[in-house]
Amino acid sequence: MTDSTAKSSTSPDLDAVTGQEPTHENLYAEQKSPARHATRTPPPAHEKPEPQHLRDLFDNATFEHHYQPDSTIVLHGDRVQAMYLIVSGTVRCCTIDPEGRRQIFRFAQKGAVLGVADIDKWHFTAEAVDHVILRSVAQSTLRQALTANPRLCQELVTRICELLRKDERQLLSLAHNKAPERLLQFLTDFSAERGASGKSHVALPMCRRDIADHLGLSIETVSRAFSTLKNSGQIEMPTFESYRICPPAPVA
Amino acid sequence: MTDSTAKSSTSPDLDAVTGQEPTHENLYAEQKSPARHATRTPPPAHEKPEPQHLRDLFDNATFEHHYQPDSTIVLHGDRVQAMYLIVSGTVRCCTIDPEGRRQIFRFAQKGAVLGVADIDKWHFTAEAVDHVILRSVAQSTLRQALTANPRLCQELVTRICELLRKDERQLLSLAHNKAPERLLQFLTDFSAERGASGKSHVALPMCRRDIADHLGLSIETVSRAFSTLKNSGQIEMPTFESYRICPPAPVA
DNA sequence: CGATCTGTTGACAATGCTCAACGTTCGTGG
DNA sequence: CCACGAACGTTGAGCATTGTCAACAGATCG
Repeated sequence: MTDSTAKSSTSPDLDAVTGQEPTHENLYAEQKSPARHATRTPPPAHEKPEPQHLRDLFDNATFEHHYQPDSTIVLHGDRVQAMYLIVSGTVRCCTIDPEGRRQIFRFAQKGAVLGVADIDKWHFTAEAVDHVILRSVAQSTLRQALTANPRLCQELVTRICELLRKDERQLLSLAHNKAPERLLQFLTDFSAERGASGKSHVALPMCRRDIADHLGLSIETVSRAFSTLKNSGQIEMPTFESYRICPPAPVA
Repeated sequence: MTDSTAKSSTSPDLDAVTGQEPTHENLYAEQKSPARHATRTPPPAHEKPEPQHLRDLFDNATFEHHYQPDSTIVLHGDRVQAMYLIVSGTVRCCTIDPEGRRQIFRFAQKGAVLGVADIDKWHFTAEAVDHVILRSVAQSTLRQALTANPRLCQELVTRICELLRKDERQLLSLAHNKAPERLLQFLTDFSAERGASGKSHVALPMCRRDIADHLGLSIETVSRAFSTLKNSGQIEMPTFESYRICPPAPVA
């Protein structure tokens, strides 16, 4: 049923980052580290600042993995060998149910981490929507860092909880909202996650099929929902793969 | 809209949990259920074996909280002051969305823990479905135990991940299944969680409204779905508040 | 006994899915 | 260079499922 079965690109996993061990301690420092996601800074192998955030672990990544559109990043059921940071691109996290229907739990974008809630085996399949660049940290490295630093453990919990919140928000949307409302919420969330200013137009990397499988709708209904939102002036679409949310529209 | 706004009973939170004196009372003898195994075994305050599991923390609980049907246990948005173990009864975890519609994320039963994924504030409202008995552990105690014992932290992560899996399973159900299928899956899961043998009949403590708000359906549709399942021989219902899942039914 | 609450069932309308047709874009091959 | 087919998005028509409104039955309670 599902069309996107393309697989290719480098399949990393273990090789990449069997980095050395960042040891111990839980000295408290600053709260929010700046260092968002930079252009790869070669890690100085000798100096090892204690990682205070999950993100810091990726600073030791020796290189970046590239994925072509529609290629598989991790496969549902496979052993977890690493955790991934999305440097750029969009990833869809999905499963196929017994009847062959696909459910996309979420689209993960730049800055998101794959594998925070996957203990032993991946509980979803991750595929590249567009061109995706990842950095990875070996599972063993991660475990060491976690036991050494309770703060990291806490951040992990926080991140998983955020996933939970998102899922429950999605649950609410599926349970109560009509197609156009679901779509609008999705578009709003998507642009928010991407840090869009609301001024400029946001690119929609995924196809209608992907959106449909995310919102639990058919592609036709998604298409109609787009039309509804456009006609009612809630969104603006220069092309079918870019959009902008229009201000709340002063209703009566 | 939502009718179940009843709030009453002992609302513990700070006082109770902080270990000292249970100020207000929780006597309140019989309501429905004759307190399954509510007899508290007095914890030997002096000896404290290192807790290896989250459950162990509750062994030190000095008493048990009782809740009448439809009473509020914790309120969405309130500060988290404790974590709760369900000793008996069924709890519904829900939120009310801006439009006033209620979504029940899950029904928690005996052995479940409330508050594993709520860091600072409760992100849902918990209400007693039937007579509920809880044990609690103060947030501060929990934090101490967590920092002292990485195993506990890991168990916490595992439990949150289980929640995530359940939510995603629910997501899948809402996105792809028709009413009767959703209901059947719910009934199956519910009896499984309760450890039902499959032989005997399972009591349905919650009303149709609750089930509807859990499955994202109207009460009428839930009622019709029950009829469908009964007529097709997939379930058996001696009364409208007890059921039994019938074997897979040998199809062609 | 009447009032109320819950669950069930029916009739009708609204929403969304399926099937189908059509336009556009893109890549391939004549 | 153009024709063709494939893939994708859009739109329409008919049908299935579900929500809404309404009536009714049984249980509980005063």
